[in-house]
Amino acid sequence: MATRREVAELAGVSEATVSRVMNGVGPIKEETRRKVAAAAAELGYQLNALASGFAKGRSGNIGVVLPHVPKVRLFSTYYFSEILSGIGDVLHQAGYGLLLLYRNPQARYDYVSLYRTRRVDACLILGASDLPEEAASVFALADEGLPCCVVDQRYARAGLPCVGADHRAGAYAATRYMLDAGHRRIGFLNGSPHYSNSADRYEGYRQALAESGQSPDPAIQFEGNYSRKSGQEAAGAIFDRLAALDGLLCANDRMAIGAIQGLRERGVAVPERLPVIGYDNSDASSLTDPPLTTVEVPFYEMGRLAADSVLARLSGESRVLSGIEVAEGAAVYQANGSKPAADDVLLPTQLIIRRSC
Amino acid sequence: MATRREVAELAGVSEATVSRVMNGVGPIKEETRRKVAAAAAELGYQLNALASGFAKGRSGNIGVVLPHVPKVRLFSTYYFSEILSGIGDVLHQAGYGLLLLYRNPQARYDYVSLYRTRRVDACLILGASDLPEEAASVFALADEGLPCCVVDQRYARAGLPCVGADHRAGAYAATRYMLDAGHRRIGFLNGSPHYSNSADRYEGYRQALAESGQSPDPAIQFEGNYSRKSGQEAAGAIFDRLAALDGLLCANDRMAIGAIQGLRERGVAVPERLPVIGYDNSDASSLTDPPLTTVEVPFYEMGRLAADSVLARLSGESRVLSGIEVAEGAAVYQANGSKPAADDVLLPTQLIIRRSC
DNA sequence: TGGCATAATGTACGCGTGTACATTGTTGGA
DNA sequence: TCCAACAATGTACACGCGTACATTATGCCA
Repeated sequence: MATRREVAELAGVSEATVSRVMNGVGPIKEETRRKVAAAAAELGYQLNALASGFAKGRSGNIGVVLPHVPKVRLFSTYYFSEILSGIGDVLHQAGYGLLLLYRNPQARYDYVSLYRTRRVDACLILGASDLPEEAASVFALADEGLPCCVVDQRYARAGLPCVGADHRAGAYAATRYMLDAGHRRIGFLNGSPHYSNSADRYEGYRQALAESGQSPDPAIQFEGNYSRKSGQEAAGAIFDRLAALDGLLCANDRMAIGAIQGLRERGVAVPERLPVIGYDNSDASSLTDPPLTTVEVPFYEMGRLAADSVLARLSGESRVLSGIEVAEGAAVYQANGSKPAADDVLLPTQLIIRRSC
Repeated sequence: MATRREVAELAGVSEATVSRVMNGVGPIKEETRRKVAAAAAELGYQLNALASGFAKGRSGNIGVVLPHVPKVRLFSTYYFSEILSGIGDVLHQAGYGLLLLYRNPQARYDYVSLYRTRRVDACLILGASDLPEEAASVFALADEGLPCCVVDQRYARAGLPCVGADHRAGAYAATRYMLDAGHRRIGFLNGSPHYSNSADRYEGYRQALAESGQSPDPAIQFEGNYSRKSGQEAAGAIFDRLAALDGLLCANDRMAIGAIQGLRERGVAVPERLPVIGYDNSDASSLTDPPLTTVEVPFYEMGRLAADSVLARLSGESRVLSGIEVAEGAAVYQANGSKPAADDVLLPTQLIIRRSC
């Protein structure tokens, strides 16, 4: 591999000039630029990213942290692959690398070391919850003032920007749609409340019920872990409460699909006996039988915005997007008190009506 | 961030000694080791991975290349997430980082630059095909003698190790199972033949038919792109040929699920009217209605082995595993002539019998 | 005790780049 | 013509670490 020095010699200039040409900095005579470019091309010279990063003290990589237990898929892969795609597109375009990092859920994770060792310049955190160890790990990041962004999880903590979606509004719209259709007793198959997105959906659900003079009935609320299997397993409990149910809201499509299958096995027809609404508008949702009424969430954009957020932070433009962001995040959370912070982005959701409800 | 020099001063030793302690190389007096460790702990010193990599000329990252078109999911995410998990586990344990790289399918991709710029020490290539541009890109790697491994795609080219599965045997077993059950006219919904795994499945299918005195009938062969939607779309063509069909083999579960849904929409009962067998044993396969008879493929292990392969190459143990590998890859391909190379690993597949056939 | 092998540590430099600062070339106006 | 301002380029060094080689300490045996 050719080095800068050889290029400089061949082009008859100093190494500094080569460096300036390669990085496009400083004033350079056009003729010099051409000479250097020609020499570089002739020698097949390319900037050594490692040395360059070392000299600048930056790795050029952004860490993307995923929860992971071997052989267990905790979340919908649709969810992550959409977000990852959005992140990947933005980072690639900006010339950054995407370093995939697996984290043990509910365990402490030493984000700070990743920065100290210069393995990453920033982190994007996916699938985080507010369980103590996880939150503490993330807060340590914020305390150090390191650039990062949490995706789809609000911590409402200074220095910890979050990009998410307005799940309260999404769940509200879904619940309201059922109520407006004349269904009264709406069950809710939610995910763990340790995810703020679960909590937000609950809030939307509660709010819609409140507007129709109801309060949530714990007896018709169920919990899964966002996997299809957990939905299918929940179908047992749901079936036991069937007499108390006119409809069912699920916190994601996979659980909805699992629940529908579980219910069908027990002879419950969807939507005839029990209308069901999913959440995510995953590609599966339009292909099931019946096609799922669901809530669309712009996960791809979520990934893009999260990446944009840390890149902006890295380039010093402290908060270029924040005008838009705050406007988008204007929804106010009434009940649980944890309003979105000023840093937060809340993307809009949209009810997609199909046949399951 | 503390530097090596500060640690050396605090511990009262030279920088070289600190380096030796941190890397565990060379003879070190136990007392010295303790002193250094204590100083490092006190200062919160951690090795700067960037500087260390620079000095060694290695980034410490392995590139994992995925095909990607924004907003389009080409393959089953199950497939990739399993393989990625296997890769991630192995790399993490070995102290390597996983650099996720997106490639434009069917386009040229400059792998070699990734190495030249020291962005990666090796590459794992997923979802590759033998389309000209893709193959040329990969062959350039082999020509340069750079460490890499292709996952689930055989190129039978020197210097290009592949880790895959014995899809010929998998498809053979599935087809044979149908034939043994008395079904004669077996349709095949395959993926693009530009993937060797598709071609291998076809070979297994052909072989099983041959043993029962048949040769493949092009009229009952269909092609999808491994997505659920493509399976659903293929259902139209399959329906048109229904009179000529006793059974249907699909090249992955997603297409099988899509096909079953498409068939159901047309009033075709599975398995009563048309038994269907899927492929992959994805987590969805046990949750569909009916549960899919399918072929299990150890994708997680595939990822692990691919990662093992490049790591072994990097540490100079040129071919430690090859004894095992060759044994596993001993299956001989009779028809298409492209036998697995000596480098190749072929993992075993297994027929999983459920209710769709 | 001397000498030697080996353990343990220190010295010195290279890795390839970015960039502050110094130097030289150029232009335009007085 | 001379000088200031600025463009263009060169010089020199730091970045933090690995490691070859030199040096010093230690233990063992005669």
